[in-house]
Amino acid sequence: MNQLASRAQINTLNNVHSIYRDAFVIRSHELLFKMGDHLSGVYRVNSGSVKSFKSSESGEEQILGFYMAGDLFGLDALSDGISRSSAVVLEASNITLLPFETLLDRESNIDYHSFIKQVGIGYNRDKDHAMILSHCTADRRLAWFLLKFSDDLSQRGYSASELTLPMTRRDIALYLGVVVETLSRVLTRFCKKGLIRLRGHQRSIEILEIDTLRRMVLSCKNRKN
Amino acid sequence: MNQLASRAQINTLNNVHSIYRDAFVIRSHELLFKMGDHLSGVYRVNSGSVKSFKSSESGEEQILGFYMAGDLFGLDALSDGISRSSAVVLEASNITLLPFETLLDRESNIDYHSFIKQVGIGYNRDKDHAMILSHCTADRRLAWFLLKFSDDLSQRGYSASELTLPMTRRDIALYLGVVVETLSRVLTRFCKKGLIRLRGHQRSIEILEIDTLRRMVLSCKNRKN
DNA sequence: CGGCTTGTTGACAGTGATCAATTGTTGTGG
DNA sequence: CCACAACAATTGATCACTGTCAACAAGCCG
Repeated sequence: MNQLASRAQINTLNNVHSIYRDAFVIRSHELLFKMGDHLSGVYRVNSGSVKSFKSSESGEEQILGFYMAGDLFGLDALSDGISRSSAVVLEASNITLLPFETLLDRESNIDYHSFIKQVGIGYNRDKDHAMILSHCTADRRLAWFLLKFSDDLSQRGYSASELTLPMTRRDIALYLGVVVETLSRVLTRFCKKGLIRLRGHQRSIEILEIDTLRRMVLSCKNRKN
Repeated sequence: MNQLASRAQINTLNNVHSIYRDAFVIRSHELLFKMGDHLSGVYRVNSGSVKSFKSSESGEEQILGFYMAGDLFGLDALSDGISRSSAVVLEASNITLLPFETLLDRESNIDYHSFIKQVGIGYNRDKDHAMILSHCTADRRLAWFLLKFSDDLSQRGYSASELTLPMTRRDIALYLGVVVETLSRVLTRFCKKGLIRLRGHQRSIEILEIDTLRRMVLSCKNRKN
């Protein structure tokens, strides 16, 4: 692909509402970059949310991660500049591009410590994701997801029990490695058990029994509960 | 945990055969570091192989990755110096420790480009791992594993069809998110189909039909084949 | 040789995928 | 503003894959 594809693309798209320096405001559902694109740097979410995914030639889509304020993404391209994944914004978002040259230039005044630290945080999150995917029941996967999202929100100063999901059921299902139908069933099951409450028939979920969810994730092989 | 835990530990253990600079030769099955340890840097495999894993309080073990010559590991600790995973060597191995100070010190003569690049490579590999874990059949998981291992070997100048696995069935199974029994069954199934051959009743596998394996990984939902 | 770990195989049950149908939600144009 | 279409989400019935439990074979090392 072309050099600076993503940057050039963004600049020419009509979805850019404001630009100053390397911060962009992107509208919902817009594609930031796609598999195979040559990225000119690493991205950071300032506000809003982004999903990262791969799609195989057979059309299957696989969600690799969701990113919120403060998160880095596009790290797939660190090795050779070419992204292995695509990224779209889930809601109106503010994104910053950190050019590779700046990251690698010793003369630049970038904070290596915090950059490396952020990379490490992303790394750990992905490992947790892999852990959950590898051998957990659908119930455990969803419990983990809800807790993770809750933690992410509370770390950013929002309520830990009132979740407003920016992504669709399908996105969550693909992220957790189950099909939508299964996810839907588990959600209603959680509702009936009183663990959560689906509010306003929409994408807002209230966590009622966070400790039970925690136990579900931690407990060894207690399928029941 | 203590500062420099892993380094100090290594120096005092009897499993160190030779030390010069930061390169260690470690015997098989020895623990390099464990969950919660404070690492003083990132590790690199010079020769041999290493596995990285987590164990939950319930005793379940989860294999996060295998590392061969040239690979970095211990990246879990990039964020705050504390490792989220344990690491053991699978065979006699030569390991280098790259201290954080060196990595972050601009005055040091370290090659940031290659370091960042290596981090990116590890990142991509983990993403592939997560992809396979999320919704693939056991057959596809094993096919992917065999291909990945084959690629790793051929990139290092070894035969792409003669695999000598340094890890147990259990390790592979936990890495792929299935139980040993399932892995065993798939292996014999692959044998009967003529895709692979188990040589010498041991941990050496010969790949006979690599293209069929490739198709298994790529193909959409062809469970049969 | 005998204990111990690793690996294989069988029978059965359970979880989740698939297929199909229905309802709810969003968004666009008349 | 409503109507219709497209999409998102839920629910049910069925079946296949894989986990579980159990037994057994095969290396490994004392």
